[in-house]
Amino acid sequence: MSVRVRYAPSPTGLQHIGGVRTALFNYFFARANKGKFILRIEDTDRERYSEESLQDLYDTLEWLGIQWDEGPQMGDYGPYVQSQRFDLYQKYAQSLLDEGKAYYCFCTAERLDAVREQQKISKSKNQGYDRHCRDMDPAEALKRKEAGDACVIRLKVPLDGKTTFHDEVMGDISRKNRDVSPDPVIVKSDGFPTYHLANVIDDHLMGITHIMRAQEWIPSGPLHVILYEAFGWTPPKYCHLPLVMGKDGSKLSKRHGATSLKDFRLGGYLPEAIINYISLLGWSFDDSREFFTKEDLEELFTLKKLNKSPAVFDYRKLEWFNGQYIRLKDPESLKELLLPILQKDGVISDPVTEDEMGIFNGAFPLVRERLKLTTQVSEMIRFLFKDIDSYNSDDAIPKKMEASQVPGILDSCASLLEGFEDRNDEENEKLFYDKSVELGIKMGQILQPLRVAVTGTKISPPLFESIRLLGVEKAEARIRALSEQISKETA
RNA sequence: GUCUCCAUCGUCUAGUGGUUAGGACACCGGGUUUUCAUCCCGGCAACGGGGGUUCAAUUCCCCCUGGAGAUGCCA
Repeated sequence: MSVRVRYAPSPTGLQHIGGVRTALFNYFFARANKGKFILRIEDTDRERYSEESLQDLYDTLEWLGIQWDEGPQMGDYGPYVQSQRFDLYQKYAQSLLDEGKAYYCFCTAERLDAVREQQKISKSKNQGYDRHCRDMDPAEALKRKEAGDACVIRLKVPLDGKTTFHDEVMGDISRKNRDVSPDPVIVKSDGFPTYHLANVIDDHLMGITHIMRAQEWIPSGPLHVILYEAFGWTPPKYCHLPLVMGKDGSKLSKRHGATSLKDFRLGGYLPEAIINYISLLGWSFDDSREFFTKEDLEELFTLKKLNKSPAVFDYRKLEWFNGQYIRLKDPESLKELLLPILQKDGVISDPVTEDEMGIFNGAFPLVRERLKLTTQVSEMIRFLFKDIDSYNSDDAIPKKMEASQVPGILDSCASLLEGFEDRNDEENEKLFYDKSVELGIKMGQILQPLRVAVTGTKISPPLFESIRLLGVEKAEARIRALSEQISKETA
């Protein structure tokens, strides 16, 4: 039987790193096995549903370059949006009702809260629903329902026995039925199914062969198996993926830093880096290789190399990967990524002028090997396009030197700029070196104030290159300006 | 509280009944470099504890400890 797997997110928030990892693994597994990757929208939570989340899901998958074989727009097992399958769930829930495997429950939220509260205080062994309505006469229940009493449908979980399922990663997992969630709601009072019901029905009807999802679902595994059995169906294979954690070891969340794919997308990360890094969270290939393109993974991915234990999300390693991929990217497409960022940050104009493009092209090779995030490009080369508003003169004063000495150094450097463009870097370097000898200071002490003057910061692309790109005239003006500023400050 | 799952450097991980326990990020040091970065070289650093099984356990079993997840008319 050929592999059919699905990613089934609920559009109730932005796509999360953890969700993306699940999507990726399902996708890779499908591709590696020449199977089908299905996208299903689990929008049964009408309260939290948002159009924006749905759009974010599509944006995310598109950005990552993940195509699904079946989903909302195409496929023979549709509809692939749960809200459009409403009647189907009704039908199956009814069949459970008819067979006495489910029942109507009229308990109010208030009563449920009170029960839970009580259980908490008394530290009761039984947690959760107290099965208050389980033994109500079905005829009476129906009558109440028809009279308009608000109700939900609950599954009758067997009181005895135990339920076991096999997990491809974890092995056998079993749970006593009395420890399974006590008679969970399968149809809500608004008529929509809960995750448990919808997911089981859809996975079965859509011919899903493997359920790959995060380990947080393990506890409800037995419940789902009970549901499959109630319908007389065979459950698919299970494969629970290790959780993605934050630095402190709890499930990754906003307080650990960026978690939505959108944050990373806007934050200057490349999809190549994200895909590569995320794939290494709970999965590995061998003892040394860790660079993988999407295409590699589509071929190499295997369940056998999945890990059992949770993985901590390491932002720094992701950044490192990102830097690597920036350097790996072919120059033209990297430029196409960088230009809009510079425009957005107001560094260059939109459309970009020929002059700006010339400067950018000159700065590009310098900036390319310095970026970890594409968004860093603006601060890195802003000085080439924009005037420097104000200097932090402390930056310009080298160690072991008095501020009052600096203007003199700057001024003598300014005069060295004459003919700068006609000389190569070595010749210029020699010139500055000779000057430093003349002044009795180190080369670094001469270059630091100069760098600050020209670029506005201590950290910059190579100085001579920067001067060349900026233009000698402007560079000289900046040097004089800084010199003046420091003179004033020390006066 | 109850249930379930997990446990190799700080982090991601490889690995085996007998290995100098390997790689990567981070960190530290050195080299290259006018700064930063890149790049190169080197270093630091791990089998949670206790019992078994065995000639031999990091590896197999049990207990403990630690961590996580679940315990919703959310998924």
